[in-house]
Amino acid sequence: MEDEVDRLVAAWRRERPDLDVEPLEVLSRVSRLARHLDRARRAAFTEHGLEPWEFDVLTALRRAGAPYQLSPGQLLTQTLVTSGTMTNRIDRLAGKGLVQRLPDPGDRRGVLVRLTDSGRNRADEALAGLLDHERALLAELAPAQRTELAGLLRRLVAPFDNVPS
Amino acid sequence: MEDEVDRLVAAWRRERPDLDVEPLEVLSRVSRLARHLDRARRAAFTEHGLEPWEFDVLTALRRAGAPYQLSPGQLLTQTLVTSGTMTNRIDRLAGKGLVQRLPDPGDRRGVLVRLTDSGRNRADEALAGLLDHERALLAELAPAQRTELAGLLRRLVAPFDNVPS
DNA sequence: TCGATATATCTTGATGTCGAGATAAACAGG
DNA sequence: CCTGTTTATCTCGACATCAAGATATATCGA
Repeated sequence: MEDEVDRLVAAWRRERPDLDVEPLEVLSRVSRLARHLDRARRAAFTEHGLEPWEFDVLTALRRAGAPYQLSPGQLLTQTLVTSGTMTNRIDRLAGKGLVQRLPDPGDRRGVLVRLTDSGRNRADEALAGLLDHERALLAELAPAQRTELAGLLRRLVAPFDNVPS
Repeated sequence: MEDEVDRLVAAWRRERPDLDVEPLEVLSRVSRLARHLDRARRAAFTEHGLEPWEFDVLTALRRAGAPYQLSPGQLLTQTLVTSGTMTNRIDRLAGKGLVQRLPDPGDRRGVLVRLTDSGRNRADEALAGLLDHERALLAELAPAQRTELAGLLRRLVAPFDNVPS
């Protein structure tokens, strides 16, 4: 099946035959797929009354395990947003009663963000729903192909995740 | 090499051993990689004085071939943004002299957005720079693996690109 | 211990995006 | 032709994000 990137690459080869546009075959697909996924996720979350950014923060805390708390700094590295954004997110989640801010006993500059019971339940429900939707998207591929794909993607992401860029 | 998604998946398996989180191996990597790519692209474009959104619009017009013009609606489907966003983008690009709006001779509701010479040059320069950066990222993979990866991604994106969702 | 530097978080202002609705022209059926 | 519906674009207000800078605390070396 053809996709928009096939058309895009064909157009470049026609307009700029002098350029090697092969990188777009992979990277434009990654960007476009991510954009589609964002939309699909937004739709999947509306039934749980959550925004994607809320889900990202709540699940990061949920994954941390009891007592479900992380510093804003740890949340930054997991969600790839800036510190100003995270401050804002925590404010709003705290306003909705899904998390609370606690002083870090070991560092007076620091803060700990803790999931409330309500926040934890919302995260658990939304995660199950999201996984159902995502499994449906991936049904396109055989299990071995999903593993293959995950492995190739890991090699591209790892350099970003392992240098403190 | 391990990445952040390996840690994320391991955490879920510990916290929610009842759930099948395999979809995240692929889809979380796609989202995170896209986010890293956005940042890398922003950096690559600063040397050409372009924002990523400007690049997206200018190159869509450039790819269209002479006379380098498309309707706002065609630009929407290529860039995956809303109509309000596109109006705004065209306004700003026109203000910088990179595109111009022309009435569509065949449909008086419509508009054609045309690349100026200046806009065309900027698009061409930035594209070459971007491809260099992207080739470096993909050097991680052997040529056959890049092809493999592109093919697997196509199968996931194609359903989105081929239904008018 | 002191001073310089690094770290953690928050504040602020600018900006880009979205969603919903407005406008205007095209089209289809009777 | 009308009339209702669809299509193409634009307007507007709300909102999330970012970048840069501010503040407070921690840490390290002399």
